[in-house]
Amino acid sequence: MNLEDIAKLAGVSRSTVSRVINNDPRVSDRARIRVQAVIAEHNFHPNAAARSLASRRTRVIGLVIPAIASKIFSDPWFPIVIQGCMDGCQEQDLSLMLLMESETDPHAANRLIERMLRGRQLDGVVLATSLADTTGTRLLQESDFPFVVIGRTTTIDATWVDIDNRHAAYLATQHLLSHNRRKAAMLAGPATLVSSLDRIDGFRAAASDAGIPATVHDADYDQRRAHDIAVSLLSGPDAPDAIFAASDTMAVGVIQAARRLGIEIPRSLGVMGFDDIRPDRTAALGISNIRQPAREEGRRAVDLLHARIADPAHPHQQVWLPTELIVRTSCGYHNNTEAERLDAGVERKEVAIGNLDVD
Amino acid sequence: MNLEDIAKLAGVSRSTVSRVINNDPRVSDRARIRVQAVIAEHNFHPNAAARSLASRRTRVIGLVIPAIASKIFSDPWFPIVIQGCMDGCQEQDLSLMLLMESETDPHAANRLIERMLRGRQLDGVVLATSLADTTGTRLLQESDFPFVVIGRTTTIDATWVDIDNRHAAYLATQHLLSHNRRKAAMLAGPATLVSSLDRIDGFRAAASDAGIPATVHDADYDQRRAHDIAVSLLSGPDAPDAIFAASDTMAVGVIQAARRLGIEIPRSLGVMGFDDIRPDRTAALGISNIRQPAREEGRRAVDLLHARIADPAHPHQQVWLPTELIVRTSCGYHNNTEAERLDAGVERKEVAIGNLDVD
DNA sequence: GAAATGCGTGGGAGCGCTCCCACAGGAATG
DNA sequence: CATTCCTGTGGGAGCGCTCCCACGCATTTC
Repeated sequence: MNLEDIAKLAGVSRSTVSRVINNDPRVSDRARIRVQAVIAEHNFHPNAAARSLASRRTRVIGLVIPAIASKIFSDPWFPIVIQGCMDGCQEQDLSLMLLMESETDPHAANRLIERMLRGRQLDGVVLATSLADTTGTRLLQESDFPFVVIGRTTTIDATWVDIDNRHAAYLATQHLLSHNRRKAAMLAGPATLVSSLDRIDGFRAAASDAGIPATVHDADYDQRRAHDIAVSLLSGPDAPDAIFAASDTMAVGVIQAARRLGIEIPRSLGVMGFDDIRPDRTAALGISNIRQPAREEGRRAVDLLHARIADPAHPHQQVWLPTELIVRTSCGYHNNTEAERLDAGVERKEVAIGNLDVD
Repeated sequence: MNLEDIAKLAGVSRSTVSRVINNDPRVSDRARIRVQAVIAEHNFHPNAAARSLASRRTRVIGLVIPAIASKIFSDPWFPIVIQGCMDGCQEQDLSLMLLMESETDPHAANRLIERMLRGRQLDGVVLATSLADTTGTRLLQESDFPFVVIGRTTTIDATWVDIDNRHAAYLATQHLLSHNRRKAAMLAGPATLVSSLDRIDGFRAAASDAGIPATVHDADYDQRRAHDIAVSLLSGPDAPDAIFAASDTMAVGVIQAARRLGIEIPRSLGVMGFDDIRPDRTAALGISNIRQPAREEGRRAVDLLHARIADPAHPHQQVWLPTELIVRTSCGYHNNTEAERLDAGVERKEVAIGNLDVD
């Protein structure tokens, strides 16, 4: 069953059927209705391969998941971004293909992308995270292949969507330090991610502005590593009394460590998280943190990509998405004036009353 | 740049180039080497659309995520299955497309699948979870479209891969009840999933064989709901002293509830989980549970699908994957003899020493 | 009333492959 | 020496669309 068959049954030409399918306005109502009836009756769907061969468009986009993210894959952030991308695809009538770097061969993904790209299997790709090292991205850049990055790019001009990690981390740290803390530490994500560097940047700036000594430690988005580092920090000399974890997963590790050492939160230690991906969980734990719109990030990335595919000459767009400072109890029991002070530049603020509870 | 161009540059015909690309043995070494050199030099990749138009094969498969699973999407099980599917695709040189039911329109996925299917955009699909209601599956069944289900099917003959949920739940319950418990309760997943029903089945059978009264409650794989149900069960009259949660997420909810009510685990309450997706977390919590090979499930599903696409006439295959009973401390402090007794039919057993700790 | 404009339609060419058949030329066979 | 076979190769047809040009006919314009 193909266009020609439908055409014959509807008493029109192949071209007219094609026009009906592609919503070309230059079709009479009479013909359109007849063709649509035949299509519906036979449940006809045009052959995708033939369409893309002729039109040089596949209506398929790829979501590239770097090896580092595949490690984070079980982290809550990632699946939600995927879901957001799917939302976007559904809206734009696109299909989403998953491309993942293999853990063993770091170049496999590049080869894969190149094959997809040159084989015209994809109209464009969304890069799930922005890497500080852009050698992989350069390939896309040079080949004029439409792509969008989730996370700002630092070394190349590109279209991307991001949250203001630096500013968010600044506000988070400011809140964390608002309860007379003496010494701050940060558990950061890997330095290969731009977002990690931005958060570190914001943390350092806020600590410095507050005149409080601060150290940064790479915990690699890993709960256990965060736990171990926190234990060694908290049981060592000159222990910090404020810890900023760059993800909720790591914040949980810190809380675990504090419990084990019998350190009281928030009295003797303030803890700040980042992500708020599962509000019910973080709320139960009472972790103050930054909420980022993961699903929206995915959705917007697809939107931007779709626009870019339609008009590749259009100048690059950059989209900042808002975050929210979520004030709970892990940094100290708040009062309203303080909360109001923190409100500047923050989208929304949520207050959970109750003790620091553990899940 | 296409086959013809490569052919001209290599001094052969389009057919020969095609043979080289498709590893056809009927090519002389001389010609093969020359063609491969030209292909490599120009970094040529054949056009996917043209290939699939001519060959009626796309080398793309779909992963269908039912609406109910999209809710579970942030649950650790799901991303790992996806990763397993990607592994399989990488091995078989396939591409993976993600299809998700929309939360608002339950029929959207069926329409999507149908479009993919009739539009020949996909060679086959993996259904991420087996639903008790197979109306959606029937569509695939009737159209001879290759598909594989993760989770056994009850009403139709199909190719699937699954763990023995019933048996695993039986063993889990047996272990849970091995410390002189009087009354058991189960927090189950939604009854729309075959796996939920199987686990309930195994639980009921084990409790009945042990002569212990048992109740089942639908907690919908939701931590908070599990928490609430557990609170109401444990604070009510004739409270259970053994709770089997059909997922670790729900088990965490139960532990939360017990802590809140000041009920001691495992002394006054035994808790059993299911999944062991993040061993570091469950180990820290000391939750005994069943480990299921999520990644392997995805990988095998793709393997089976690939075989099925190659030979659609082949009779349906069913694959059981092994699970492991992980004995920790949430059901009671074990001794070796007991652990050995439980060993029958269980693949592996892991013992975590230590107190019940909270993450 | 002739020319210009518009809309709706049909059909050819072509997208870049695969598959099949034809055929050349050397090796094996009678 | 003629016939069969086998191996490697080339080219035509066709996959099912889109895109473009051409054409018929009704309507508008001078």
